[in-house]
Amino acid sequence: MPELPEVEVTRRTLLKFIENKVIKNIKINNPNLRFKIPANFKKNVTGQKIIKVLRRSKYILIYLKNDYVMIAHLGMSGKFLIKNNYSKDFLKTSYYSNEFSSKHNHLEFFFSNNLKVIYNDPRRFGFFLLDKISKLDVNKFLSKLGPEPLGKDLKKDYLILKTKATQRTIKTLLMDQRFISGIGNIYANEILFLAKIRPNKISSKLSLVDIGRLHLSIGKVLKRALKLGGSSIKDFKSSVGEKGRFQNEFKVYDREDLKCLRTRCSGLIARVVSQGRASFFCNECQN
DNA sequence: CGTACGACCTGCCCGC
DNA sequence: TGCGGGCAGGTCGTAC
Repeated sequence: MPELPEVEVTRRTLLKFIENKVIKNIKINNPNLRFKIPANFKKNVTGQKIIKVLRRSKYILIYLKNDYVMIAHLGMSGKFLIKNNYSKDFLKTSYYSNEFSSKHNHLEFFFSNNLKVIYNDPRRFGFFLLDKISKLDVNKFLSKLGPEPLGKDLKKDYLILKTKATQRTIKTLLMDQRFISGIGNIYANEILFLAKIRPNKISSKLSLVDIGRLHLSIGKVLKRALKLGGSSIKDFKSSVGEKGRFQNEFKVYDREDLKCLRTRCSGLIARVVSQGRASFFCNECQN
């Protein structure tokens, strides 16, 4: 599922339902995720009130009253399902199919208000871990992340400095979470299209004009995607049981051989695999 | 040190 | 209809 916009949509929905609610019980159906759910998980989480739900990069941070925080990552196929006792499923995210298989319900949280939150993840690239809130600043996953791309954290001077310092391609760099946190394959492709930069351009060769456009494009693409509820591909449904709509505005992602959508450009969208990921770009207007 | 690549998983889709 | 190969929104450990 998830890059920054999808994770943020998920976070906001979770927050709405579980903030200030108490976890009455937990069922761990299958602890095997990318990392095994720790043995002390159930003990430290049961009975706790949810204080707040934050996001850092693609991680969802669920703060508990007892100085613990659940750190969740959705990997490629992780999603939440929220149910209550009165109605059918009223919140659902799904990836490969509309009805995701309960076979992959790894974790179930039972709340004080007849609310149940399920974490489902067929591919098991996601995880649920626990850390002390007071130790988050040295957390293995969080401490190495680059700046958030939304808001004012990401400075143009930082982009100038960092792009100059490497011979990697700009797309690889954009997807490197230590450089900027939260951008994945779809949004890297879309950002580079808007910035008119080829995905395989060597970072150090970007001009100041390139970097200026890149800086603007990062914010524009991610904000627009967030506004539209993220991207829904392969039947993914966003966190309110509705599909995201940003996929309707894809300019390059999954558009191989189709016409470039830039005004007055007659190019076609190319697909090239590099470093194991598919890059989509217009051969004519991205340089 | 920085960088590239295979590995980790399941499920869907397409072509034979 | 069945099967095999390729593909998928991520990231880490390992080998150069």
